[in-house]
Amino acid sequence: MTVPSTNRRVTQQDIARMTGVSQTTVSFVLNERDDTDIRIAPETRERVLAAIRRTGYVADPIARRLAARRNRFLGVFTYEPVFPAGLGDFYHPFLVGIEECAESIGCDLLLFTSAPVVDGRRRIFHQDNRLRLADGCVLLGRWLDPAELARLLAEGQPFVSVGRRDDAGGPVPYVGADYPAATAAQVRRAAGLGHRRIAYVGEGAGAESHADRLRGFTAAVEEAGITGTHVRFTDAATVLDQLLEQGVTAIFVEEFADGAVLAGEAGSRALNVPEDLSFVALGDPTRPASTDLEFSGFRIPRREMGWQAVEVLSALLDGTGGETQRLLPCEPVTGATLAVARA
Amino acid sequence: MTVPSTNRRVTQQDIARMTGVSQTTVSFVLNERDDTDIRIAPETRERVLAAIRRTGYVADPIARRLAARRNRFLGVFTYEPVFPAGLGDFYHPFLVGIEECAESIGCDLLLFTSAPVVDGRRRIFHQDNRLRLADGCVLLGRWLDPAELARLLAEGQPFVSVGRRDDAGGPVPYVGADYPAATAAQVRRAAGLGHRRIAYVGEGAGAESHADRLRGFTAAVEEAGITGTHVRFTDAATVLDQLLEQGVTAIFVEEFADGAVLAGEAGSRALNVPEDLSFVALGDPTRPASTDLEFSGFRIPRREMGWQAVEVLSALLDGTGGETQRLLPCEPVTGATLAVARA
DNA sequence: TCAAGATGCTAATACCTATTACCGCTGGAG
DNA sequence: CTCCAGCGGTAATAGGTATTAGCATCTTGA
Repeated sequence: MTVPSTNRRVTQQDIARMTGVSQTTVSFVLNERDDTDIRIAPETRERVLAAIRRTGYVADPIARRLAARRNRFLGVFTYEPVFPAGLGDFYHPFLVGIEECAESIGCDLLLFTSAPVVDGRRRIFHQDNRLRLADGCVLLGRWLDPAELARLLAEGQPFVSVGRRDDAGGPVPYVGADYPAATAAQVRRAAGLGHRRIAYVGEGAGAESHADRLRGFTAAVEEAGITGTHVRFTDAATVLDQLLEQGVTAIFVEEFADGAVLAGEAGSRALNVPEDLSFVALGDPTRPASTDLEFSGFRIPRREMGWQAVEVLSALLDGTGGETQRLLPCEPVTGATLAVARA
Repeated sequence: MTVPSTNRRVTQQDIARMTGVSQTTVSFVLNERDDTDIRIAPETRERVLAAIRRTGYVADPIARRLAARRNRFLGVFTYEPVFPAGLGDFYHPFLVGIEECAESIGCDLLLFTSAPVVDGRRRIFHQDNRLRLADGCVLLGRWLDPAELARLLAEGQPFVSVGRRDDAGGPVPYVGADYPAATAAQVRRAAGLGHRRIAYVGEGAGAESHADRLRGFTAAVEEAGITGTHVRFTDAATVLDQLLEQGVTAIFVEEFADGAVLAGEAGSRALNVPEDLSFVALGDPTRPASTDLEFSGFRIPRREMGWQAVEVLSALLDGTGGETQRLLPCEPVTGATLAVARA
C-alpha cells in the first residue's frame, strides 16, 4: 500500500510511468474501450489496473470534460440554498429524487452553491458561470428568469427544469406537476359537496405553478357552474372579512401556510372548520406552517418529479429522443378540512 | 449582441483573430492583470474589450479550471445519505454551514453519496474511490476509521474532519466541538445546585465525541469533589433502577434520545423532573426523540462547525498556514430539567 | 552614438484526458 | 521470400486558458 507522498494529483502519465506503458494505454484501460481497434494484452491491463488501485487514481473530471465533453456530473442549480435552513423544507423531496436517480445512472451530483445576486436577483449567467462544469443541469426553483432559460436553450446547454415552464424562445424541458388537473379535481369535489361560492387565495400569476393552479380553478369553476373569486393574500383578518361577506363557503389556498393562518383566524371567530368553512390546500407547505388541521387538497409528487427530471436529462444527454415535457399527476388528499357546504 | 451563427463556442483565439492580437493578449485583457510586467496599450485593450462585448464571449470555466489546477469542487463525504430522510436530521445544520462557507469562497460541492459498505462498515477508500475528484474534502460522521484517516494524511490528500479526531499517524485537521469544556460546565452547574452524586449515561468511548464528554465529566466531577458514575445505556428501567439505588440525583446523558426515554421512565414512576430527578443532555438529538421536556444541557455549534471546516480546508488548499485544529465552544442551554438537588 | 531601460506585445508551454493515426513485430499463406 | 493480417501498443494532437520567457521597437541619458 505504498503511495507517493507528493502532493501533486496523480495523473495518467504517472500511472503510465509506473507501469512502463504510455498515457494512451492507461486511458484505454480506464475506459475499457472494446469497440475500437485498440487492443491491450490482459496482463498489461492488469498491471495498469493494479497501479490505479494502489494510487487511488481517478481521472480529473475537469480535464475529462474538456477532452470528452462528458464527466458524469449532473449539476443541481437552485435559487435557494441547496441545504435549506428551514426544517422540513419544501425542496427536500425533490433533491432526494434527484439524488436517487443520479445514483442509479452512475452520475455524481455537483451542487452549485447558490448563484450570486446581481441587480437584486439571483442569476444563472454571471462572470464565472459554472453550468458547463457538469454534463447537464437540473434547475430548481419556483420562478426562473425566462431570459436565462432562453439563453440556455439558445446555447444548447442540456438542462431540465423541475416544474413546468412557459416557452422561452422554444420549448423548455421540464418535469412538472399537473396543477390544473389537480386543482380542478378539488373544485369538482367541492362543487359536489354543495359549495356554490368558492375562493382562490394566492397570487395566481408570476410563477407558472401559481398561474397553473388558478387556471385549473377558473376552468373548473366555470364548468361546474359555480362562482369563484380570486383574492391575493394580505392579512388573514382582511381576507377572511372579504370572503365571508361574499358568502364564500370554501377557500382554496395556493400557499399551505396562508391556509393555516386563515383557518386559525376562522377558529378565533368561533367558526368551525370544516363545518362552517371549508379549506383546500393546493399543494404541500413551502413555508413552515403550524396547524393541527389535516388539510384537504393534494400532494405534489416531489420525489418522483426529481427522479424523472434526471431521467429526462439523461435522455437529453444521450440524444435518445423521448418526451422532454412531462406533467405528473398530484395525489389527492381527502383530509379533514373540506365538508358539505353549510346550507 | 451579434452571435456568430456557428455552433462552436467563441474562444479567446477567435477574439484574438478578430482584433489582430494574440490569444495571450486577450487573456491578459480579460484578467486585468496589473501585477505582472505585462503591458497592453489602452487602445488595444479597448479593441479587445469591444470584440468581447460584441460576441458575448465568456471564458470557458472548464478550461479555466484546468489551467488553474483547481476545480473549486469541495467533496463532502458522509456516512449517512447526504439528503437526509429524517426531519430535523442531526447532520443537516453541518451541511448548511458547509454550503454557506463554500459559497462564500466560490466553491461548489460534490456529493459522495454512496460509499459502499465493506466488511460491515462504510469506507472512504474502495474500488472506485472518487475522493480525488475534488480539490479537498470535508468528512462528516460520528466515527471515522483511523486507518483511513492515516491513509488520507499519508497521501497528502487535503481534508478536514467535522468533529475532533485523535491523531492518526499525524495530526488530523478538524473543527470540533469542545465537549470536555461544555460537559464540565454542566457538571459544575449541577454541583452548584447541590448535586453530590451524578451519573454519566452513554458509551463514553469509541467515537472521540463520546470519549471527550466522559473525560470532561470525570475531570469536573473530581474537581468539584462530588461523586460521578458511568453506566452504559441498556434499557430505561434497568438503568434507572441502578442509578436511583446509588442515590444519583442528576443524570447526564450522552444521547438526547436516551435522556428522553429515561425521563419518560422516571415520569411513569411518579418522579417529577426536575424536582425529584435532574437531567442534562450533552448535545443535540442525533436520533429522533419525542419528549415534552425542554432539556438542560448544551447545543453543538453545528452550523458554525461546518462553516469553519470549509474555512480550514480552504486554508489548507491555499497553503496559507493557520490552525488546522479548532475546538468551538458549545452553547449552554438552561432548559427545565436541571434544578436544585432534592435534600 | 550607444547602452540601458521602458513599452507592447507574442511564442511556447503547462494543465490532463480522449482519440486518431500510425508503427513495429510475428506468424502463416502463397 | 514476400505479403498481409492480426496483435499490441505509441506518438501526436485537440480542447481553451493562464503564465512564463523573451523579442522587437522606441525613448532617454550621457
